[in-house]
Amino acid sequence: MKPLTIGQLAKRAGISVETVRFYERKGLIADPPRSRSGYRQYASENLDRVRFIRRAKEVGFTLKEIQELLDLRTETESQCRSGEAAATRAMERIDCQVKELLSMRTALASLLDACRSKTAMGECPIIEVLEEAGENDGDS
Amino acid sequence: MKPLTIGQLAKRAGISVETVRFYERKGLIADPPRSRSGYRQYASENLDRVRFIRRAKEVGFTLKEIQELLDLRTETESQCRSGEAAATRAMERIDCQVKELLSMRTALASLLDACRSKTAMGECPIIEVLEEAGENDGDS
DNA sequence: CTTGACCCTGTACCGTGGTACAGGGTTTAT
DNA sequence: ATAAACCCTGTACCACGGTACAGGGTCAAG
Repeated sequence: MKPLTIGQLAKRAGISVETVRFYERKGLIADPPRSRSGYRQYASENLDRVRFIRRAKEVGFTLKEIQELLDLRTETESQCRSGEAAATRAMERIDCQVKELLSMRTALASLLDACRSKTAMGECPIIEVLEEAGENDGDS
Repeated sequence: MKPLTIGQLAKRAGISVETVRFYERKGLIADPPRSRSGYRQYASENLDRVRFIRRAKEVGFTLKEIQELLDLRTETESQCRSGEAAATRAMERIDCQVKELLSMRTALASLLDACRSKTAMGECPIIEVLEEAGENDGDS
């Protein structure tokens, strides 16, 4: 139960020392007590909190959303609806990004297809297509 | 055939004046000739080039990759293989991002599922799961 | 008692793709 | 001739999530 140094905390949580201090600056973790010499002293709650952050990040929450989730943790009342709302937002964001990426993917696939099925020598179809696609764009 | 001002170019290409200057700074478009009073004077090649950039961006190329594609355009030799390689890289990047997002999505979906199917009062399952998932992480 | 590994603060910087002034000069239309 | 609408340069700033010093102090081992 002896307190952890920042290096030990970082290692056990799987992030870097710099990142721990970054989270502290951002208010995601509280300023811990210090030793006489000014070293940060972390208890296991802090470790839990940092791991919470890491896992939430892996699942796709932004730091802002994680901040909200952490705030909810202490409120104890109707957290579920708010947590659900945050998760729903995160999922919508992800769906939106996926959709965009997939439409890019489709466009790229057809470029590659043109490239591979070309027999005649000449310009690269990829470049040609990007050059010539609908000139009618930002016109007034 | 009279030269376009930066504002006209931007409008016809569908981007902002600031962005045109930004592309110039980044070397994506050349410094154009100037009028006696210092105004940029663009010919239609420049318009083509800016549209090329815009379309390539829509398809998911980064500005760096677009730079490469633009360089290829003038090389005239074996561009196709390089263009194909760039497109392939872009597609791999996209696939990788999609894969990551989908795995986040899956994780989020199961959190939401837990949240909705809970009957007993208690902590929010979302928060609980993030708190307790595999404590064995960055340990040495 | 010194060396190396750790810790501290503060600040600047990275990449990505721009946006937003400030503080001017010019062109166009009325 | 004057005002709106445009152009110029240069610089700073935005979000995002950190990373990288510089220039110190501290602690444990040998």
